[in-house]
Amino acid sequence: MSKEEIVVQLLNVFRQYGYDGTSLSQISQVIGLSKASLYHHFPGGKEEMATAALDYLDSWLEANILKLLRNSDAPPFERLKAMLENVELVFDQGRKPCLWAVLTLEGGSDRFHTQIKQTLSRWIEAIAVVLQEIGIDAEQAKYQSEDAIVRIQGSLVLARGLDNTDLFNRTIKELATQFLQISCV
Amino acid sequence: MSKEEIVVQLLNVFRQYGYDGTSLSQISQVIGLSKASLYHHFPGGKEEMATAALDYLDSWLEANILKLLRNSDAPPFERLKAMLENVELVFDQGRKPCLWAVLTLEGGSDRFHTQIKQTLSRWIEAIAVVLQEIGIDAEQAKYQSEDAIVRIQGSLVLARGLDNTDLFNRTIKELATQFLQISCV
DNA sequence: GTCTATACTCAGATAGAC
DNA sequence: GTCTATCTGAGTATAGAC
Repeated sequence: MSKEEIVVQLLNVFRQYGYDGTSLSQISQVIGLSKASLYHHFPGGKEEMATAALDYLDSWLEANILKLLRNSDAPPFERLKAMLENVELVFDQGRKPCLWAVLTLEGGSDRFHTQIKQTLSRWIEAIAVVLQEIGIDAEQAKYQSEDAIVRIQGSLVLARGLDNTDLFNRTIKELATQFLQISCV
Repeated sequence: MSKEEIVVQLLNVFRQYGYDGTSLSQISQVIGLSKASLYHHFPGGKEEMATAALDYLDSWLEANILKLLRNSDAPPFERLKAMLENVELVFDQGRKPCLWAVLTLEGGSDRFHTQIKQTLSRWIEAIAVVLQEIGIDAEQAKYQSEDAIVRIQGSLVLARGLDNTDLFNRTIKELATQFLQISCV
């Protein structure tokens, strides 16, 4: 199993059970390596494992979201739509929670807080830039961008709380519709 | 300190640090009682403490939200507005997270899952009923009700993730505006 | 790089005096 | 009802062989 595959597994475990809720024994089982082997790959222990998952998500965001949004070859609406498609994928149609949300809500210490804050901000900012291209003024673009992330996050919370992935999928569709309407003004 | 005051403290600790992230020593410090004394009040241990917090929230929802929504003396919009005011209060203007969301996202076991699901469902249903009174058809009322909770939950996640309570407060205001528009059709 | 074995700390939980 | 003292297990982490 490659390092990247290991990190993907870490991501999946942490976002399902949270940081405190995930034990090294559990990780050891999922990955199929002894605890000692895990420490070979991640000398910093559990904290480094979670950081690796967050770093992986950062690069995922860059490659699968931010890059698309900045691609000025495609029209703004198409870029936003492409983003939503990748959002659907990464959250497995609402079946898998968001690591950022999970770690944020746990947030006893602010071990991961700074990084998550930056990442979320970059995402929001990138959407806002696209909305401005459509012709929305800066403040409104910021608000609408934040609102989109709010709805994604909220629907992921409820998808889990209500065992209802429809709600997530409907939210994504509504966002697409909303972006389309904005684009046609 | 009365039993109710203790439970309120439990609620606040659990929603700040999560279930797994909260230790009995920590609880002991916050409440000002030894661990043994805590077991006197909650023989079922930590799990019973969290259940007590959830039960308290259930009764809070009944008294401060559902009761208002059902009060047919007031016009529908006023009831929805009153709900939003209490939502602002209970989440301390976005400074305090939602215990339902925290426990849901942690959700290793489904110890609390069933109860949370029921509670959230009751809330959504109660809003939907009010929206139907306004004249919205059943399906749309359900969707719009879910959307309101989605936005509340999402803005609470981001309020924490971005250290930005403005976002929560703006969301509440937007919901009020939206309810008002619906009421005036 | 992977393992077994082990150290050490802190978690949740109990016993029993007052 | 509250405490001090203690138990037991699980948690993170390390040592050292292969």
